[in-house]
Amino acid sequence: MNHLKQQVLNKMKQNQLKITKQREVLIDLLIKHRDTYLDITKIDQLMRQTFPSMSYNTVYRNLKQLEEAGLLEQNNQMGHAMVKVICEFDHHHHFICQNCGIVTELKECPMSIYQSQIPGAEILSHQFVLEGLCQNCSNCKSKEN
Amino acid sequence: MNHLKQQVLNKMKQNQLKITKQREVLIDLLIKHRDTYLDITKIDQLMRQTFPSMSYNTVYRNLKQLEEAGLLEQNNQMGHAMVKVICEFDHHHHFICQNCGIVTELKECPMSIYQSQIPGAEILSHQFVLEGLCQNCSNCKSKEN
DNA sequence: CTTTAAATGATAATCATTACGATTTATAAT
DNA sequence: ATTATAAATCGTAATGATTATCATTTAAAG
Repeated sequence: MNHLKQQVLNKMKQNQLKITKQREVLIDLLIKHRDTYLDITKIDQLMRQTFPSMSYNTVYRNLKQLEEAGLLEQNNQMGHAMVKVICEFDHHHHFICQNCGIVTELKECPMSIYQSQIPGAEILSHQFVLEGLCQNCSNCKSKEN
Repeated sequence: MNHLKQQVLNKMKQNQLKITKQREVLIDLLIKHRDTYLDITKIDQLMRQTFPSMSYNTVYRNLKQLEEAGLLEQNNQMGHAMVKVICEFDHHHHFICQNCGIVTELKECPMSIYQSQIPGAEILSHQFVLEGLCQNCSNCKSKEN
């Protein structure tokens, strides 16, 4: 079994989350698409290929629980769609292609320059996202014209 | 009249947007709360104090048009609520207090260190948001315990 | 194998958002 | 000031996303 999947299943057990068939398919699906953010409705749709009569709640409930267990990241880029993606286990930032949705991880974190600007405040989290066109899509777009 | 409001009204005219009573109240409201992100449903609710029988579409349509005219910023921090705020006319980043929603502008932009990590990609936009507790709320929280 | 807490399914309710045609209104031209 | 007209609003309903509830099923521990 995939190493990432094993990590996820372990974390689920640590959080008293049972490994159900639905959840396993969900995890597989999230891992399969771990390099892009997925719309929740898209996830629901994909799940239904395996569980055609799945309850609406199931995806929402499980995504919420996985997120509470620290296994998912949320993001609302790319239009207004609400999307999620599996969590990587260390700190990083993303470049997201607006055309194909592929995610590139970035290496440096720009936090250090900011604390001094907001003295007394507790920084609990931060989100840093670059958007644009990846090399591939950038090339395609320029050929179109 | 407020200088910012004048700027907004001018930009609206440049975009062939008519100045209606509803829009003026909306603008006033956005300017009044320009230091926090507002949930759209909250905006709708506030508008209804002045226009109790306003059509549901009105807020959505106008926010969308103002956004297209470059007058609003969007953000989806703070839970899953969709929130908007009036645009400032120069580039900056934000620290948002998770407790009271107040926004502090940050001065430096960390973009320069990234282009080299994604060669060939076109960076079209970026979003950088810090979240946490402002000095005020941080103090209150520690008194609670 | 049994027990039990947790997850799912089925259904309906709620909330957010969009669609659409009739009416009203802001603006520009007369 | 009056009129013409394009745009905005209203009223209403439809759609889509999300949540609630409870009976049934199932994973996991003993």
